[in-house]
Amino acid sequence: MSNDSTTTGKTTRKPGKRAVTVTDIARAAGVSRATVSLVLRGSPLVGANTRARVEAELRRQRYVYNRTAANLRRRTSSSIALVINDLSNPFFAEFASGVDGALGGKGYVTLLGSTGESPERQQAVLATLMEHTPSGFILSPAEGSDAAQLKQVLGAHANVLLFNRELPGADDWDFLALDNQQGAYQATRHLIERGHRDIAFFGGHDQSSSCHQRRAGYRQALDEAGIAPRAQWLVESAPNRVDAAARAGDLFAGAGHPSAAVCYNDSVALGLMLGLAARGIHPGRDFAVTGFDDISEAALATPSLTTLAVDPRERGRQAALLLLQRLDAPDAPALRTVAPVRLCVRDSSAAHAD
Amino acid sequence: MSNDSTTTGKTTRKPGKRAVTVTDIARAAGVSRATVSLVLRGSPLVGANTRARVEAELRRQRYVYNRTAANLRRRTSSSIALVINDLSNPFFAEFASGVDGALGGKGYVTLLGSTGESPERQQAVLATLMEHTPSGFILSPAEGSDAAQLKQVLGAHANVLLFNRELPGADDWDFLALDNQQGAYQATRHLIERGHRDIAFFGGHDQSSSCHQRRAGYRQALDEAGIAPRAQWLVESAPNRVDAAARAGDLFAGAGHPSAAVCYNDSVALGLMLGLAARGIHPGRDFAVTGFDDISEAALATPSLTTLAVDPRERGRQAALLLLQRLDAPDAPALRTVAPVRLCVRDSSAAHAD
DNA sequence: CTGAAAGCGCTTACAG
DNA sequence: CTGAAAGCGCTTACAG
Repeated sequence: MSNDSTTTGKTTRKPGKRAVTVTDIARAAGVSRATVSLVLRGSPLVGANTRARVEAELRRQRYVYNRTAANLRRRTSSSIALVINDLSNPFFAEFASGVDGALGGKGYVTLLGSTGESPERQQAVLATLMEHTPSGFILSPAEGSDAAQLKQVLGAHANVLLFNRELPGADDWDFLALDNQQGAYQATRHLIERGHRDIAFFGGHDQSSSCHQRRAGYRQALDEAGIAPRAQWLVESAPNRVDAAARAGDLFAGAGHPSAAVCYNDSVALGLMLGLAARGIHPGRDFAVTGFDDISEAALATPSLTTLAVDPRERGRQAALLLLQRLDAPDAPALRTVAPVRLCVRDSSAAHAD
Repeated sequence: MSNDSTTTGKTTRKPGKRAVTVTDIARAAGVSRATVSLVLRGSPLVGANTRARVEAELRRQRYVYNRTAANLRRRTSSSIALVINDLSNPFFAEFASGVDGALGGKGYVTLLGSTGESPERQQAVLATLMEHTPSGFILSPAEGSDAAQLKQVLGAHANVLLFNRELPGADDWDFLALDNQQGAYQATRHLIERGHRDIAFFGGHDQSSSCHQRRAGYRQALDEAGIAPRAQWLVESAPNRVDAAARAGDLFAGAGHPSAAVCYNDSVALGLMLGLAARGIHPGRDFAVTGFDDISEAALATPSLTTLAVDPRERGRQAALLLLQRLDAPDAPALRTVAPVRLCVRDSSAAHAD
């Protein structure tokens, strides 16, 4: 909360070159500062004549509006904090791009914070951002975030939109989720329609909410088709390519092999395909695979990966609009929005059951 | 410059719930606001006793420092604007992540702006950001940016670090470049060492500065090896996969075929590989290919792509530090920094000349 | 239609 | 070591 001078950057404006202010304009135009302010804010109270004189002076002196000063006086804010767990992940980068585009269009500026999946860094980043008095927060929480700690730093009353990750104890904040269950359901249905009945769910950590939901969608599709799930075909892995490749063998450990796998996400699916290839199994021909996310590699992989597109840029736009809506109605009940996902059928799921 | 109320978001703080201020703390602790301020700023002038009392009160009331107010009074700023031409490009997303990480560590907050490669949007975004009085700008200019226009909106005196793209007329601003020429030189040398002499330069638009520089590196390596460049083996394309794939045939239009190609970037290289495969030519076996950037697909592609890694996250860190350096020495001459790139040899360049 | 005055939340000489 | 006063650049009732 206090200003620790060892870690706080501060830059003094170049001395002698003070910015032009309303006072300068007022003096030069022969009016009061109040009148200049009214002109700036487009008030109809100012006479056309006076207005023209002031506007000419604003241009002449290249006046730049100091919105931070105005915000202070008006007790308003024109910024939104966007806090992202991993900006180097293209999914979140696209999301951020969508958020910023939408906010910019509404006159808000985006304060960026990246947490690198560290709850500690996240606390620090949020504390810093708070000092800049944003109107609200769009937060894709770092893994292992604690709702109580977040509320401690943000204040219980803050305008917060959570994205992507379920956060127990934070259900008084708005939440924008992907339809994980429906997505996995679609993928599983798709495989069933191709004749598969021995279908694994591969990858992810079950304690993560998204994995949990995707597994639920998978189970639902099996249920509907009257297929009994097999516990040994629920394989966990870290949500990345390397670990997924290493665990491909787990699918073939017991008696009876699956002929298809619904994967937790694209990275896992790509890893599984590598692992399959290493065992002489051709994904897309001998074995059907689906992913989740539609990362850019998905369409390029060999075979190209059937997956679920989540349109992260559009999600960003949506998140921005939801938060702005919240700002207009701070006391409305918390909103839970589930964004649809879209099945993209490609070659990796072309294998038929034999 | 003026506050156009139709496009400007403004959020009033929830009425009744005004934030705790130094005045509240001062009153409760029985000291003056000045003393509270001194405590906040860690001044040694305050007695241990008084300090403890004030600090207790700060905690009790959950005081949040209002840095924007402090910045106004001190005539300082603790924000840096980061303006990116295309945030959905993983290269720039990684860059942004590096910038934000480094700035955060130095107590600055990042104001994000994305321009979507539109010079018009760029002007608007910069104008908005200016109103928030950032200490400086890190700008990856949109294609077709005009230095004079940028100076108009930023003011000639602004602290600006340009990244990635040469901008004629802006050489009084700092510039962080990639070593395009050296990179292409390395790639070309690598192919020559594998026995190739018939090497094309494929893709990109020659008018872009990066393409120009990469071609220069390519030419330099040919020169040194005593190989005469052939005009028909300089093939232009849009810097993306689709157009590159479509133009693959151009390499084989004339008499005599190249056995290798140095590509403008990875997307182009991946496109070329697709185009080659479509003609029955196996990249990596029948034909050697190199890219530039080391995007995440590069290592995954079949064959994996030999390319030049530019480490965008580290470039971001570097850009942040360079800008902070500039803030400390506003009158130092403009700095031109060229960041090294690193050759990553993979399978796509394994083909030997026959 | 325009101006004088007060004030947003903070900091900084200046007294004491 | 602490406090009273002025002021950063803006806006907003309130007079006139």
